[in-house]
Amino acid sequence: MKQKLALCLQQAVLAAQQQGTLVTMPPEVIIEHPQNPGHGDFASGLALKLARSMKMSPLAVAHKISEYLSLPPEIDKVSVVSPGFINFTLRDEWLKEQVETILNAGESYGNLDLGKGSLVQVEFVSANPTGPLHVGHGRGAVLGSTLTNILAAAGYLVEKEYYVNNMGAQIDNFTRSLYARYQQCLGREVTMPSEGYLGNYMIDLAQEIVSEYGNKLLNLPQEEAITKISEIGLEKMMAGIKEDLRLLRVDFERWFSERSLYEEGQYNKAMAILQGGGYVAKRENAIWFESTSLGEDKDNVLVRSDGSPTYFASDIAYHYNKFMERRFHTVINIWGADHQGHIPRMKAAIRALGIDPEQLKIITYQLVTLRRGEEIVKLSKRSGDIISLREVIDEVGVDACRFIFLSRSADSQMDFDIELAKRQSVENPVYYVQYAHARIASILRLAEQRVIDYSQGDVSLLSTEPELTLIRRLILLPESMEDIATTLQPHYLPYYAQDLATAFHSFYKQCRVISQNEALTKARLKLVKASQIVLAKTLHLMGMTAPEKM
RNA sequence: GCCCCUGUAGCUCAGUGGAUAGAGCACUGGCCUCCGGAGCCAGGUGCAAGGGUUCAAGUCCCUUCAGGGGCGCCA
Repeated sequence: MKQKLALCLQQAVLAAQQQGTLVTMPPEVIIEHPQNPGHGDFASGLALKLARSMKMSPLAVAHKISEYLSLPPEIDKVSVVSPGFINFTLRDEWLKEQVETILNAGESYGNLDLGKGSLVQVEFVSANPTGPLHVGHGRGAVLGSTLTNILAAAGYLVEKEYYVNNMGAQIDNFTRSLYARYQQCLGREVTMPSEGYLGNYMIDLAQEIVSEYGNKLLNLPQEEAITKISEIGLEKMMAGIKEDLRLLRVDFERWFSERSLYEEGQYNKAMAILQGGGYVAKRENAIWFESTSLGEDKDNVLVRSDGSPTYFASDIAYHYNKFMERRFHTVINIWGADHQGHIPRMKAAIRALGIDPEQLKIITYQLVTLRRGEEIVKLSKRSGDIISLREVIDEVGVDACRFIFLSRSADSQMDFDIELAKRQSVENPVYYVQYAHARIASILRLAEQRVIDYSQGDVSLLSTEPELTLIRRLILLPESMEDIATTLQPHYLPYYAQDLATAFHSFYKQCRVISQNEALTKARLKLVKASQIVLAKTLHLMGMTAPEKM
């Protein structure tokens, strides 16, 4: 609709030009929603922009443009208002028909063809399997899963992936820590590695291994024992992470192993390309990626002086695989703000591989501070004292967790106060929205009990202000989805859900649905059903449940 | 020191260069013969500070202040 109106305005200006009444063209026509409903459904400040170069008053320009406007059938009227806005109001009849449109579309209402089937990979969470997930990972998980829901509904072929970092210094550290704990469990006096993982979960993990394997691993040669224990530990850690994510309703098409990049040759191939491009140099016994030649402020190590590749080298190989082997058109990585410094060198590496850096989109989200009232809970895995994501989910509930994570923009830091989240469980926006859905379900149940067949309901009877306001809200869903798919910022969705719920509650209060008036009852039941479809869709996009009863 | 993010109502946060800056929580009043009162309606205070660009700035640019993150042969 916005595009349609923008086009109309453009054509009007063009027509005016041909008649010689207007001369310049604006760079682009922006259509917005006026905040004041009295100003109609859409508005454009086009005339204000043109006025200066026209040497005319904005109002005069607006009037001139409106003279040449040929309106689409959806629009009822156009008005020109001081200081020069052109406002459009939707036709009531068209609005009412949208109820039928929604009913016919059902769950697919709002789906778009923006992506035209292009392949998009979204990689998120990807936490090291060296400890349980914490709330920060939860934020990334919810962000990623919601975004992928929307991209899929917007016509992209989306693949969700978790990158498993199963090698490198932190994994060695994890392994040594676990081996030490394992030996301690069996009564040996060994000390933990200096920078080791000190959390209690490591002791639990060691005990679990003891109960399954006894002291069998103790009798192996140390190197063999460490390899074995690493394998067992990582597998158990990953199983826990998968379970946490499942509870949060986050799933992945693929769990991609970092190690496989070395076993299956992507690492060698990617390095060969960098070498061929002349981006690689050996210095101080290490191998460097010369990102400075691509405008970076410093070079980065690919292979350490001890011969082991860095995380950065792995990541280059990984992206080689994503783009060159798996042919994703767009790759979206969702990272915590602590990885922000990794972005420029990754972009540089992508360019060195011969890929357009625009195809790699990186979303960073600011870190989460977990607190319980006034008390701040630190999230460091290594120091040990953490509250896991699972504990938070158990305490607060999945729906509330998801909603809270979603309703802040990724750019802003967030305090997650467990006490507050729980307290709000009774009276907060999460339940406000779900309550609207339960209420709708209840009305529809009653209609069913009374055997009211509203399939022939006449939507043209929906004419009061609350009904039309509700419809206006309903039809904003596709536009919201488009905005989110374009900006990759899903935090608008919970706000939309609240506005929709408000419009419904208000309608419910003012308009009796099931009444003596049979025709009106059927028409309103159609509207109620359409509201259910849109509300449920919104909740499902957010990964939340749409309860029939509460 | 350099780079990134943030600063909006008492609190938690929205706000695509446009018209009177919004929502939830908290606080105060109303509203249940009838479909779910976990609801509806009403009530007020605010864009960190200072410059600039623009017909128009919470939004763009610069400076200062404050908070968070980064600047590893960690990931």
